[in-house]
Amino acid sequence: MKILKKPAGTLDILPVDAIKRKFLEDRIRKIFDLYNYAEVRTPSFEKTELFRRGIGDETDIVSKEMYSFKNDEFTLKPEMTAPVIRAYIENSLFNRSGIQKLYYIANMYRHERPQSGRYREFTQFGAEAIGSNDYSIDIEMIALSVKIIESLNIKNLSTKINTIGSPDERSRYLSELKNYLSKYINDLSEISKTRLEKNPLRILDTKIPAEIEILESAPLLYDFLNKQTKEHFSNVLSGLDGLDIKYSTDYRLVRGFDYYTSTTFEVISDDLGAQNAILGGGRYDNLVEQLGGKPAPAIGFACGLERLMIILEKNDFKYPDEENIKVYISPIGDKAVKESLKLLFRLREAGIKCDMDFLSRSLKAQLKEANKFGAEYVLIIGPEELERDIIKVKKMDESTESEIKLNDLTNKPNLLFQ
RNA sequence: GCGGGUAUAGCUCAGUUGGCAGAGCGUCAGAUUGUGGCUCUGAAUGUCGCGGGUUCGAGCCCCGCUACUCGCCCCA
Repeated sequence: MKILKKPAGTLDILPVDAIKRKFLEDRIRKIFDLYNYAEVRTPSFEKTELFRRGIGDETDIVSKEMYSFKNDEFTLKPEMTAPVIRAYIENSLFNRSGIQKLYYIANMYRHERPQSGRYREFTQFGAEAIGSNDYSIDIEMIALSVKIIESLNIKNLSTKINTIGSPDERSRYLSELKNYLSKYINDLSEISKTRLEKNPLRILDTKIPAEIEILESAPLLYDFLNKQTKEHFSNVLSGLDGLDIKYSTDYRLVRGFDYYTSTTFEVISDDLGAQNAILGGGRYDNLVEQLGGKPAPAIGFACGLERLMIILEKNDFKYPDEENIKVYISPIGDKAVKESLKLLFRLREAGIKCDMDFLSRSLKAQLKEANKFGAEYVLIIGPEELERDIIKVKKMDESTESEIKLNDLTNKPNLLFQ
């Protein structure tokens, strides 16, 4: 019989990795909590329409990467901002406070070709702050995302920041950009040619050297932004300076979702391969309204957990060890097994992490197993011990043995550690 | 959707001009008849990814397929 394998681009998270993820998730939750962000969980799938309207029909994600089913009615979530905003509107969260600060850790699904740092099912953590247009929340959001990564002692990071203005401000610029690029139409790649019609802004982050050269003397989006947008941006930058957050501005930073307005940012790492973006985010002041809610400005970010883990691996990050078992019980013979089970559960009731042999193995094999588990004590129960109503207690690190009365231990399990 | 690379034991990988299928790690057993780690000795485990072709003979050469992987596009 042929064995079945997991779908391409998915991961089996075995104990050795699950421990690492648990550590990271705990660390991340702690920081979100410290910043007074509250957790939100949404369904694994949503109406397809939500992503069409939220992310944009022309984006790569919506046009070709979604896992959709039931006649395209539903889609596994490819990103979290649209669902969070949907939940915000649907549950009238705006009635609770002027600003909602929410965070999530959840799995996302995108049907792309898998490669290093890119999976079809992957984990993102991120935050959304909904309701404020103030530059101060931009600063908190960017600082928060940077601080989470910094808390893991990651080096070789760079934070890039840009502002892309509102759709109104952009439209004037886009026609100028189109005019300019049209002159070079024959030097543009096929992709850029189509983008020129559908989404000219995306041409800005091309990686083709020849196109970058053409863009050198292209009109600058920044010059088309109105005074408030520029002021907002400079306030964000000086606020980050005040918090000693290192960044560089990058006018070519435009992000792949249609909903972004004003501030955008991204953190990249040299330790990732081709997928060098570990974290991305920005302001999306029109999305709430676009999804049918009472207009509310918002800003958020998302970070890839798997990419974070790749970086940590490259940095030889030392994850804390898991807690070893305290006690391992070694029964010899049938009668001893029953006695051992009773004792095992008694110890657990007392909150002592413990295990026993379930394979009727030789004492030698059992001690080997206990050693592997890092057990502090091994309790040996065999015919001789049962005869005398005692248990042999072996302290592993000292290789010393003592005896203890079975009754005493049952009454006071913590006697072991005194 | 488009390119490159790889596929041999549970894991990491050797395998020469085509000539008996290998190592390290891990597992198990023994040295120690009821005592772990360290050491020594021994053992088990293979559809050499799948299908075809060439050949006296294929893990090795040729063709096709599949899977995995890296990259392009895009993104976390």
